Amino acid sequence: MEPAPHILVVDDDREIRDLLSRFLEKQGMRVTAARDAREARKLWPLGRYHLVVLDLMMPGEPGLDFARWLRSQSEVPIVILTAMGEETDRIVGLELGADDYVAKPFNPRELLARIRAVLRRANGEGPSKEPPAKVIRFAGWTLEPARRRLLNPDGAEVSLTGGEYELLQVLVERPNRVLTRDMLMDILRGRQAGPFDRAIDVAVSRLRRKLEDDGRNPTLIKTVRGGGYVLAATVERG
Amino acid sequence: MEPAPHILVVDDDREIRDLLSRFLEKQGMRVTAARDAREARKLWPLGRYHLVVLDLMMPGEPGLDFARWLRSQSEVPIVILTAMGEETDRIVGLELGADDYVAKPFNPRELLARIRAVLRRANGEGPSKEPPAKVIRFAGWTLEPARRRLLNPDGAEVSLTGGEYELLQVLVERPNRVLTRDMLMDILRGRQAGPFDRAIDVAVSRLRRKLEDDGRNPTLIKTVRGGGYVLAATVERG
DNA sequence: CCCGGATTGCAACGGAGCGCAACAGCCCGG
DNA sequence: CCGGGCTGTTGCGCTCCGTTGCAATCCGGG
Repeated sequence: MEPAPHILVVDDDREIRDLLSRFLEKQGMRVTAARDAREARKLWPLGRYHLVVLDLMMPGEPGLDFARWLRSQSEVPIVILTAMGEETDRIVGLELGADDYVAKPFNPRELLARIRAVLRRANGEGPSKEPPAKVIRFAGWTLEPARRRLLNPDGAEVSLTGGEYELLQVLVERPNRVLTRDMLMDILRGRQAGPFDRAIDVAVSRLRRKLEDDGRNPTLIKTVRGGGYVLAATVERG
Repeated sequence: MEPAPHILVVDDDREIRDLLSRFLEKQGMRVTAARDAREARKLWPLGRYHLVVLDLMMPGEPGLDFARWLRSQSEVPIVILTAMGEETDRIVGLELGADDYVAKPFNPRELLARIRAVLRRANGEGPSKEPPAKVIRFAGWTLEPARRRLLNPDGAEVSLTGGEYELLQVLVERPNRVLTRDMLMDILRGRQAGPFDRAIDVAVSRLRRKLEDDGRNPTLIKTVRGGGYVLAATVERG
């Protein structure tokens, strides 16, 4: 077993700091929290952190500047928290070498999963050493995880609801695989699908409309009768 | 005939181990069960397993660590069992390269279907590590697995239903080989064909029409009286 | 060559699965 | 408390595909 990873959480929101401290510690990690960039700068030399969770939207010094400073000091992995709808240029913080990003409001479990994934990459253990894709292209469409948005083949933004985005993301992560309603229900809602549950069908239907995919004769999200759904497209990451 | 697949089931729940052993054995598979990762590690070198069914939520060593170890040892396909809402493990599990995923509580028939699908994929790709063909051509027709669609010799898309597509794919993967109704039924529906079962005949009939192949005098999908069906064409992969 | 059972082709039918419009409940910010 | 956006539920129509029935074809025996 490896030593417990030490995480530095930088967020001005006390609730989030507490939540993350409790949650991550329960998962066997050590957590130190800072309320802003100034405090984080002071804490930095005092500990050997394995990873920094950084909220970009903070009073005082912009999180982005702190991230840049951090990068100049060390190779420590950074996971960025962003609020939805923040300015473009802020999220370009990825260019700066952040290792992953999670949109607020976030699911702690998801953040944990991403933290683990980043740590594993950093340790060189994991099979997936590529950084998270900045854009994901399929059948002319472009998904930008950093901004949680979808661009149509003309490059225009198509606004997705949270649920639609998540569904699409799940599909795009496993193209050409049949995903059962059970799997989708579990992944997207964390609950079990009842036998007459049509929630997934309706969600797919709504997503198809945004993707201009005719449900009666779909080309992108195909139906597998009695099985589930498949994204029928080649997905390209970059 | 291929040898009976040997499955290693790793789950701490005795009921599930027993259920799966009985069920999968009735389906003609060999099953070995382990109650935890430690036991599984010991069993691993003693058998040649074709697939591992792994519960991630186990006391002792986390299933995830075992999966990682397994991956470092071999390319054996892994099907993961997870409890509902264990988002973390699921995401990481998929990143690790698990081949499929079934949510608990699961339907044994569904698990069986997934196991078969994974085994088929693993066998199809075989030891030759060639990437799956992007297009498959036969007698002027083109099958595009990535998009799950069929193009006629003029290059126009012919819309197939899910069942038609699956049938065609099976035929194309085994050209010039007689496929019995039993085999087709097993592969396509995961069940056995009754003695008066005409489902396959009708499915072939429907597919022939889409392929413009006259059933009374077929040139593409030939009938072998008392035997089954053959795709009579040279198949070209690229 | 003719007959009859076996086998297959396929049209027609119907149950089950699915698409999706419409409705309703929920959440959240004002 | 209201209003708007989001998502689950419901209902109806359509599609898919298994079943059934009958005609066509095959084939061995007389």
